[in-house]
Amino acid sequence: MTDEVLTPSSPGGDCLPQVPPASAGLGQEIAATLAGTLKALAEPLRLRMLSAIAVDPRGESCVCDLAELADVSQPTVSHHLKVLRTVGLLDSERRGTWVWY
Amino acid sequence: MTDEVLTPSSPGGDCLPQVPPASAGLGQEIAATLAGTLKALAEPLRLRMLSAIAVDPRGESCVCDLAELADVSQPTVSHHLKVLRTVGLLDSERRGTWVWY
DNA sequence: GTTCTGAATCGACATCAGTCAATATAGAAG
DNA sequence: CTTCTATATTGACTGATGTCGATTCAGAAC
Repeated sequence: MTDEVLTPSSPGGDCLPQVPPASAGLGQEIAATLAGTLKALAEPLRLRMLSAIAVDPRGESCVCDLAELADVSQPTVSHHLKVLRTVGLLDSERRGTWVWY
Repeated sequence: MTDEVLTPSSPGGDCLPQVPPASAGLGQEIAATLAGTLKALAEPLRLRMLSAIAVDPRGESCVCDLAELADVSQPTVSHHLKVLRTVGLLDSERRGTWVWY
């Protein structure tokens, strides 16, 4: 392999990794956790759902309201809500026939 | 404004969409744009790349440094950096043989 | 010029994620 | 109990995305 062939004579600064890997920003686990939450947010309809719930004067929205944000099927709405629930961004409660988020 | 149709005849409150669609949180376009940026962020390796660049004492990192964050192939590293460049999260500059971000 | 190294692009593959139709479940109403 | 409405789950399909090997491009060194 290349032993001392690191050419320490370059103009703009060489590419010598003087950054200790241990102190380098995010660790793998934290990055994976963060990416999981971001992935749940990285969907237009899910962002609009969260926004709709946030601005709802009742402080919550039922599924039938959220379903009107886009013309997708009811199972799709339910799927997106489940994703947001799974990562802990939403909580649901059933009151009678309707489910509120 | 809400009319006077606030349904005083229900246990927990009915599901009548008295929220005007016009004022409902994020619009479709804004949500799509936001989702695009979030999607670029929603990847562990990309998060670690951004973090590594942010904490680099030189204020930037070259591709060869970022490639050491994970044991993926060089084309994969290049691909992830392109994604971050495309959404405007990173800028690149070539100085001699190396490319700095 | 040739050769070497760092980085980007191309092409193909496998996995993942969003969508739907069909079905199942929960509760209210008759 | 039966029926109706609102929501969740299942299964399948399709398009998007991460990954790699092979190739190409850019610049430096010879």
